[in-house]
Amino acid sequence: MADVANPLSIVSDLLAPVFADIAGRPDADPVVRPSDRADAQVNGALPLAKQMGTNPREVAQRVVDSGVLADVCSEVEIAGPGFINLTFTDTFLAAQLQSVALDDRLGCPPASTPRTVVVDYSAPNVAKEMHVGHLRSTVIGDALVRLHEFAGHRVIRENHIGDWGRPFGMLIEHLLDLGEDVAAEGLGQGDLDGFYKAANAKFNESTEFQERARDRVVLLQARDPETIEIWQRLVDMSNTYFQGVYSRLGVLLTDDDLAGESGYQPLMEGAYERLGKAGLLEENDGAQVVFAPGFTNRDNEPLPLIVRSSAGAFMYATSDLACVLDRIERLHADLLLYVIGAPQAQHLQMVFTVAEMAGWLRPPAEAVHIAFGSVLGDDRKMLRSRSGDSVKLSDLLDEAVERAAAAVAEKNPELDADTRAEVARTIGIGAVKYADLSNDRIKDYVFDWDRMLAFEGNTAPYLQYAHARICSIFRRAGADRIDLHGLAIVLGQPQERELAKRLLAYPTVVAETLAAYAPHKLCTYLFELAQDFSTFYEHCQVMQADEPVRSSRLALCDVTARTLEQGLGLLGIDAPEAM
RNA sequence: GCCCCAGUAGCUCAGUGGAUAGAGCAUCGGUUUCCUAAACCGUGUGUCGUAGGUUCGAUUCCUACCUGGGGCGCCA
Repeated sequence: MADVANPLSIVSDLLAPVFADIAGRPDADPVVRPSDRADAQVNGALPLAKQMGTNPREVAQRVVDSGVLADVCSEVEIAGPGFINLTFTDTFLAAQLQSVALDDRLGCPPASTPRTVVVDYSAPNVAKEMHVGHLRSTVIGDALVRLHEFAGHRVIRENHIGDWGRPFGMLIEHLLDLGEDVAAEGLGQGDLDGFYKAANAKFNESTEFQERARDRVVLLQARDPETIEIWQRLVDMSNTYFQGVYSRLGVLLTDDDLAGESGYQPLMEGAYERLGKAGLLEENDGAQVVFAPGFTNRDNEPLPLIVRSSAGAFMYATSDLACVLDRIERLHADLLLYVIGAPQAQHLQMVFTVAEMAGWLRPPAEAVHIAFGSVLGDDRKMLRSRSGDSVKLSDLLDEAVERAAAAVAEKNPELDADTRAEVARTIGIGAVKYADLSNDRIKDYVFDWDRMLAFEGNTAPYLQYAHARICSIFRRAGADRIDLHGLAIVLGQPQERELAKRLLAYPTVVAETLAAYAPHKLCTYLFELAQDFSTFYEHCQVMQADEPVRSSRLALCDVTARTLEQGLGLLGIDAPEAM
């Protein structure tokens, strides 16, 4: 899937037959890479010469002598032990960028083989507060959903909420004790932790309450209609709260995406039976387990995946296995993404392995754990509030918007109140999301208000500001954006060239971001793009320039703005036209 | 004890087997009759955790070790 516009891909395609000819085999890679010494460098002559036992510079010379780069390069130079440094012609870059400008997808090709992708993310617990752990899953999952949809895949969002299990006996009884109206008030206002803690405290203090709670769990599991009705109300109240948070966060999750634990209860018996038929079940200390090779416990003995406890209950592993079956057989998914914290790695690997052993999960279908690290405070420990509790996600978002509002009020007092409030929301929420997405997801990251909300450095506000500045130019020029798409591009100044090269790299970056499920790659790119634009903006006057440079620069601005907006959009971040 | 992840500039972080390892922040200095100065320009900054190995070439791949974090059967 070569990028249509990226000069590096084009050069690679041009050189591939030359390398194949010299090597005498079809798969010799030219190894074309970006270079800080030229526009690109070709490294493939070195390994090829090694294989052939000849001089790398001679191989490089043969590549250069082929002349296939004459149309696109103004300079082709052999350097060092056998590198080939390339300088593209301005007209080549300009022509490529002009074709990108006419493309709504900015050069990104749709996936050649669309897949059905299930993204499992967010997963808060009913009657429990959403906290920063849910932030990571929700924000990363949302970005992956948007990226895969953009690439042309069929995406199914699944919010695997915790709406089933032992705690629900006590939660239902507590709800009944409070009276539904009182409970609804507390839960509706988002005091989920208060509700849960009160129920838990009662459970620890009162044996009478414990008995009621246990009885209630039995009723719940028996699907007693009255109990189910109360349970459903509890779930609904929490969902209302979750949807409020999702709405403020600006993620795509809706009620339609709910796929709670409870939904998999009826499927577990079937999954369990099929494990038995596949001959995978073994009894171990009274429990039914599957031994997956390669997993050991602390005594270095085989570690079982317990699918039915000695008491006869199904486990979360059973639920996860039923879930794999459901996604593959009912939804016909061939890519299962689990956006779940890194500590779950072993559990998920065991589930995946067992699903493979059972023959449910097999190529081309694959399951991938999209693991992520923790959010840390400035003490480098898990982020906690002053009271030592986990930080409520809603409090976090409140503070983000408040801080952004203060900044906007200070920096641009001319904005009217409504616009200012909307801009503050966009900047505050964008800053929180970008701070999360811009770090390699597998690593922990330090949560720092001042840094994420700064208008300098690798932050959402800096990118949003760059976009807003461009939009300001269009307003001043009275330009209709659509008219800019076909304008001829001429590249004279070095800052224009750098910007053009950066813009042409966008499709490659999007592809790499998807391939590694790594949103931070796109973030890094967008930051570099914004920097290149700022440099261009300082050095190259747009409005005052004579034609055809003025039109060309307007077109450069237009493609830059569209790339920033689309790129941020793929991350779930809005780009205001003024701020 | 076993397994997983991380370790790169004072701080926060990028880095695709390629040449001299890069950004941002912070420091210091400069730029505004000019499209948003929320910006830009300049300025130093390194035992890429340690030691081996593979390779023409290793921050990148492999092995061992060190440090930090996490996980390791009937909760989810």
